[in-house]
Amino acid sequence: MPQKDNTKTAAPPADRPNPERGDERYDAQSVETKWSQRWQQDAALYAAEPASDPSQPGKKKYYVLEMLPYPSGVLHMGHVRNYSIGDALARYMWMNGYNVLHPMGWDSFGLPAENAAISANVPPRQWTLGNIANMKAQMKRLGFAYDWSREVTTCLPEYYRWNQWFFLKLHEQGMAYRKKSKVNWCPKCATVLANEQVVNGCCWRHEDTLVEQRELEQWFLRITKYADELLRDLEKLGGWPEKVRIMQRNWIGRSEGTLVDFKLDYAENHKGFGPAGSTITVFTTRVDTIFGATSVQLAPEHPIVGDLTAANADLKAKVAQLIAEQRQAKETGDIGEIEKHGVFTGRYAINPYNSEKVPIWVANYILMDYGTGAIMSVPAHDERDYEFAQKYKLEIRLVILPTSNDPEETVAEPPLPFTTHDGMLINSGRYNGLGCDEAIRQMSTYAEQKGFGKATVTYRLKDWGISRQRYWGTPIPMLYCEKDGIVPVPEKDLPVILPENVDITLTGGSPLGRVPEFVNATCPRCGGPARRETDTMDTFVDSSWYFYRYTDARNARAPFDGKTAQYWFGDRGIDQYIGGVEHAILHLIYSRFWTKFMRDLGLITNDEPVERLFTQGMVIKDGAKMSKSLGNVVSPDEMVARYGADAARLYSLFAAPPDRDLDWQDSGIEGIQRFLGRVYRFVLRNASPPTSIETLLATSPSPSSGTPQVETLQATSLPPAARAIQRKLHQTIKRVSDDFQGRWHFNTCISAIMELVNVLYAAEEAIAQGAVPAPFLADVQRDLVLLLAPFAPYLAHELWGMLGEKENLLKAPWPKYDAELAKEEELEIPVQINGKLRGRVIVPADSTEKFVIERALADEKVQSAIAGKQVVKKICVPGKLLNLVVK
RNA sequence: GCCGGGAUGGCGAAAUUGGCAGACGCAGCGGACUUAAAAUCCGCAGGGGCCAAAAGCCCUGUGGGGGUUCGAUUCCCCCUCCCGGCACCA
Repeated sequence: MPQKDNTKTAAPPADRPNPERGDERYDAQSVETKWSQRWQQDAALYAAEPASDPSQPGKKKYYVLEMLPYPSGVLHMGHVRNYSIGDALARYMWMNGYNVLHPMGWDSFGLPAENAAISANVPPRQWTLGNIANMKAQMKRLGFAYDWSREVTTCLPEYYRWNQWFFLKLHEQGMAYRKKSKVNWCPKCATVLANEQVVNGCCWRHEDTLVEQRELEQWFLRITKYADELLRDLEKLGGWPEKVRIMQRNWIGRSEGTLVDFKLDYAENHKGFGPAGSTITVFTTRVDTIFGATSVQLAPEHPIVGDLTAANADLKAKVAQLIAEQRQAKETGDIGEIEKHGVFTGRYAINPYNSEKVPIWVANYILMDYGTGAIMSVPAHDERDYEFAQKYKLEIRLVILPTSNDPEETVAEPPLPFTTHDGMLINSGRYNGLGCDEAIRQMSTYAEQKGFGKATVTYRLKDWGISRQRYWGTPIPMLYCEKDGIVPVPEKDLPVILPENVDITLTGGSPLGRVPEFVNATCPRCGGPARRETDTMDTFVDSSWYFYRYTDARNARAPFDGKTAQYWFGDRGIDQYIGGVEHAILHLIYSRFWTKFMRDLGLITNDEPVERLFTQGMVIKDGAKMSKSLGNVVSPDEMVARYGADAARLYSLFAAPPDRDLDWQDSGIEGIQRFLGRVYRFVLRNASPPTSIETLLATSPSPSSGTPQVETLQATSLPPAARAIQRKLHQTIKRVSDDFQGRWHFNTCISAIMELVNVLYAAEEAIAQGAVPAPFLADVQRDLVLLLAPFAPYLAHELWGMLGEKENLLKAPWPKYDAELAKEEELEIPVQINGKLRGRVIVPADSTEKFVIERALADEKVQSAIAGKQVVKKICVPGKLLNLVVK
């Protein structure tokens, strides 16, 4: 069917673009705003179907989630990249017939709102909600397909009341408790600082003021109860990047070892020790080296140090010095680099294995918050102990010799310190001759039998301190009654509303403490006066469970409905979670913990929140992370205004594989804009003319009977120009589909689509001559639009309409790959002589090895390359290459 | 120090299982269209050499050095540099 009249028509007016000449520009702005408005009118467009929709029994669910943003004011390119990945996946899954949940929300409590309140004098709530409105508009302009009916805003009472509810449950279960702990304290602000507010050991607002450590009563969540499960279940997370699993494993820091009690030596030290202070328990992973222990080392803050130094003012001063040093080093992050030193207390302890008397020291390299805060020092077999012993001329006693595989070889003394486990005990009494690991087992058992120690496991992971002396957060629902002590707020009284109009510019303690209406309450037990907790929760609480709320976001009676959550989470959690690797530890460990707690509470049945995790790379410019101070920030708004949302999104996917850092180049996005224009112009020129009476009569009456005809046409007798397009089309379908299933290298998906478009352009002359059947060409264009739809939705929707399609693009099925149609009929086989390319032969794709070799040997270039030599070996890789080895 | 990741043209990158290194795009160059420019379309293009030029041919090339292999960007060993995380963790 001749689809286009090629005879010259009257030239269009000069002021109108001429599509025949190819200068019709794609006006991304007007097309995108048109569709954006249309999508907003149809709010249900991207809504997931209900969890139990009887009309869709066989439909599989898919939960794709991007990490929710902090509403800082405007989106940055990292957001655009993150959401472009998730949105492409969501659209792809829709087109593959899944019931897709793709929600968005706001992690909207936190410090920047308070900073803004102080510097710009805007109430945090107003500032935050304003930012949300702005960023939501940006997201809509970018065309991300979120189900806004499930929007979650963590700073609103309808959300944070459930934080409070969970806190009560945690408290009920003994999982939330109060204890004294050290916090960062700025003496100038007279308030506590979050860790994030400590910059190089100084206050963020007073850069010359060192932050102090103060002891305060704080609320903690007992995450360590799950330490072992959090570690073990990492094995289940095969869909997570190995890197993240390793980071979590290190963070949890499980370490098997032995506790050993060293009794103080009373014979010489009899001054005033009670039973409580009569032993020092050390933790060691190498109890096999204990016969080489030549001192006991205490952390300067170890409780027993006070007793040991009580009688000696000079010693006390030295210890105080050590404490100060250690604290400062810790604050500035230099711990690990400070020079080791310590002081001898003048006291001794008894090694229970050999009853030997060893000196007790206090040293700055011993940390109070790991193990027991006390170690046995074995200089011969530990690097730090060795360094320390050399400095203070302590005895270095070798108790492990390296084992050799060769029994004949005489075992030489190893270079010190010798720290590996591949050894055999010497100078260790009855344990001589044992291997290290066996010795550890036997010696731990012995300690347990004799009652002076036992095998144990310690973790680096600490309980989660969630108290923040801040205003803009979830109030902790607790009361302090003089008579009844700590009393939880009854469930029926939730939410404890965060008051507004609180002056947070004043310094000194929690801002809520200065609001009498908030602080003064009634004890629910005795009815007497009570004081409210004035600290708020760490904002990581909000993000620990928000993705469950999306499944049932408007529920006013519970955080979410268990059955609904069960539908979306299944046994294995969110199908795909996408975000920055900077959350690899904190957010992702807290939410794993929260899931396990909710499971034990009976709310859900899955053990893990996230089945597959993807961490995208950073967006950088000129080799550095985008930042205001470097002046290399690229604003999404500006990109959208200049090139359009599709171009910005497509470029963020095209410039690099999504897991790698992306180096933003403005010239690169221009290329993408050109490509989109190329696609647009092709369809503009080649879409079948708008359906007229004539064409309706000419084509088959019903679309359902039309499709098979087209397929028959394709499979049998396409002319060569069309066949070339068909082949490229199916190769492209495969490349794009495979990547969605597998490695997500969308950059190469997009280049594949570009190649397809290049092939179409190359065929335009043939098309103009009618050498490509119109129904086939229409199909190709449909498929091209579908392939583009996950990446450039605006253009795809526009073209879909231009192709005469009325149905929602996302309901159209994803193009089907047909291996037969993708096959090449002829192949160009490179011919190597001794591994060097010397010629090429063109052969039918199904040629036998023999035939390829024959043709190669007949090739002129090959002949001249092997002239006078003997072919000793022929290596033929079918369809790939031929290598002739000659001598 | 330990654990990850990386290094390929002028630039962003590709090569999915050991098989033509540089797909796709940017910048560049040449041509067509235009009075001109923009836009658009077509083409060239790793580096070096032989040659007046072109065609053609040769050499060389994936951070550096070695190895395995008919064949290595890809696998193995050693080294350098860059990025990220953790770090007196006993």
